[in-house]
Amino acid sequence: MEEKEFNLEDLHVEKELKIVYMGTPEFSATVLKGLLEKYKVRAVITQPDRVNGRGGKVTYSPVKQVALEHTLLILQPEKIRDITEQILELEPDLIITCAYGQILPKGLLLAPRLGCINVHASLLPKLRGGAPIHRAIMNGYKKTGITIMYMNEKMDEGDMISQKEIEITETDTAETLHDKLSVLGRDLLLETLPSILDGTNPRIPQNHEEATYGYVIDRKDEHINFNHSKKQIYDQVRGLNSFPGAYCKLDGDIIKVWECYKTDQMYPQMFNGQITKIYKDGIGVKVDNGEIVLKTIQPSGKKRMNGADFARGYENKGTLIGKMFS
RNA sequence: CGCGGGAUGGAGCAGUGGUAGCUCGUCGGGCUCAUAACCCGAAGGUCGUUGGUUCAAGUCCAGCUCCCGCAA
Repeated sequence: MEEKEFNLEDLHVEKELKIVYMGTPEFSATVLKGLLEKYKVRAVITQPDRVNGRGGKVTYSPVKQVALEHTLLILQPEKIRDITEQILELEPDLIITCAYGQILPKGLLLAPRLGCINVHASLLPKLRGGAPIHRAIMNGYKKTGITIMYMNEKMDEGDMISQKEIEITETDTAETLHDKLSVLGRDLLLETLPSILDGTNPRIPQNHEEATYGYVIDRKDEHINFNHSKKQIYDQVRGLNSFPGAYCKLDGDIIKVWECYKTDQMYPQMFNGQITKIYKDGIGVKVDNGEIVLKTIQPSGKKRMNGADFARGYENKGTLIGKMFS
């Protein structure tokens, strides 16, 4: 009777699964590419095009570029709420978000038959928030990973579906870790999706007491404090490479630090932040428990250069040794 | 027209209108048990591009191209 009609409709829907994907940066673009190899995506939602002030150029988000290559429907609202109706009209069976940058309103969370899931780049409940990759390194973690989870109206607090770990090596940077995690995220999503589609997936609540946060990086997080330990500084520098970069100041000018390394040299007579010596490949700086050598640096307005090269050019003005970074 | 810095041998920089220089690197030679140390020597630049001012422009003026920091 009527029910039979419904079942047929449902079967039809199963075949023509309607997925709406939301994401913005490179990480998310990699995941989307993987998804598109096996599934059709009904619409892609990404942040609006931003004007790059310096050149006046408009840049498309990496996710938008992938969507364009696949000629998918693209929506770029300032606020996701503004197009809630429009999304509902697409009748999505499943909404997948991955580093989209906005929290979904309740009306959307409840709409899809299969729910709203998120691909998050940490081992939840650790590092909820917008910068889990950078923060994992900056916090000195030895491992991190990917979590696929249901979304709720709070930031990364929903029930978990699947999780996969990855080791953080001593030499990982935000960039290398990002690349590994984006591949892991893509693969885990593809592994997990079948169970979500047939409803056999687990649903594991997070232990909220163990939650930590990895908030979006702001300017203060980028400033190197030479009163910190050499490991903290080393982790900060690599955790911010290759974007947005850590920095310190010399003579009031901003100098970005892209690469550094640690030594055990002690300079009891010097202050933290004072330049100890010029190495063949960098500039030594005193910290409490040793020395940090600034290897690849970038004065503002200049290109990246080796610390020793910077010192060489500085010789026209005088010696760097004894000067203070702030 | 968002704010700002920059373009000089392979690298990083200096250079007040009058012979283009410094520290490195490179190549050759020397000294060393040895060296990333030291000594001697050499190569390598149409000073981003176009035009203008001038007896004379890396330097002053204007346009253009490219690179970068901040802010978004």
